[in-house]
Amino acid sequence: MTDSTEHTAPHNHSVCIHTALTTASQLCAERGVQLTAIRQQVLELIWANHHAVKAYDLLERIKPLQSAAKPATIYRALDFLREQGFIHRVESLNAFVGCNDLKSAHEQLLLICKQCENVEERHADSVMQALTQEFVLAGFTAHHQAIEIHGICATCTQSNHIPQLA
Amino acid sequence: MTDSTEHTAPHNHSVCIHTALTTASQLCAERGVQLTAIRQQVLELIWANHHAVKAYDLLERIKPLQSAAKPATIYRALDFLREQGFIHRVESLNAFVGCNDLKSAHEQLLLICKQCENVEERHADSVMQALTQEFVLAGFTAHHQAIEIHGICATCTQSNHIPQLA
DNA sequence: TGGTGTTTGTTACAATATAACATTTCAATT
DNA sequence: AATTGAAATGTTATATTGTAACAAACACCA
Repeated sequence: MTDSTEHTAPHNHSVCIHTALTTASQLCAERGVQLTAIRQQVLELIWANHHAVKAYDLLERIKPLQSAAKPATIYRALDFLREQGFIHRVESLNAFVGCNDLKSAHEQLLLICKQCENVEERHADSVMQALTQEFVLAGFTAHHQAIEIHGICATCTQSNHIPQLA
Repeated sequence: MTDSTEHTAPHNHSVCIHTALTTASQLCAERGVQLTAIRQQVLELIWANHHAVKAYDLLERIKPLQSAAKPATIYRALDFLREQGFIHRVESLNAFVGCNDLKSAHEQLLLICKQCENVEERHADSVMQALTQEFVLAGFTAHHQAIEIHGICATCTQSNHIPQLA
């Protein structure tokens, strides 16, 4: 499945979750870091769908599993998952989303649908190349970048044009 | 002055402030909206330098001028200035910076220096074209975009390489 | 000059995030 | 098994960022 709407179109999402968790687990083992229960649970909650999730929503959702959970519990897990590259922070939403390309260190471009709220991560090499050019022109050394586009995704655009069933 | 580091290199900043305020004033007149004292003062405070400014810093700084100022005072002014396109919100800093191209509706690319904290706005047509291409590929309709790059600006890179005077 | 929409004042609170220190866990050694 | 040292978590408190809701003041125009 490599079409242009792979993560916004209907799909078997349990595959997404499973892939994210097993890959994260492998990478942690390789790196000698611990994917503890809390960290794994937070990652799983983030992957519950393709929305960006707020920290305090995660806190509420993890409480049945971790009754002692406090804000620091969540933010620490989020820090860890970000350091490992397993999730992205969506700066313009103060929220977090699973990274769907754990193997490569691509800088991400996030397409955020206002309607269904799904966030699609894309790699857009041409955009990144143009950006690199721009950095050279500006004499700027880039360390980290956030590219967040808000709009309407392909799936929502299509469904908006399909007449409602009577 | 149109070199690649026009807003991070030393410059006569009073020109920046004056231009921003007079242009904003003109545009408000044209548009039939009010650039009230509070709004103008907030805009002026934002333009005090090329840093991104936090809302509560603005609040402290405006209090000598507006003793009744409260958070809502600042956020309302910021909302207005954003609607008019006079400032940008820097999503990754929860802060605000003056827009230096009020005439055109270009989407902005913000280069944020970690060292001097200056924010340089650039227009990078090639980046925007590549982005537009990407939207077509993804079937995505973009409404608003935040492109924020953190790193080290040209001026800081240069001064980092110049030996200190004894 | 009266009415209407805009702007501001004011109070309260919601939402997001971090600091600081105590305690526990757990794996790697002795 | 006991030791121990680093990592992870628990816990309390607080800092930071942002809104809601309603009242009062103001500006503009019929």
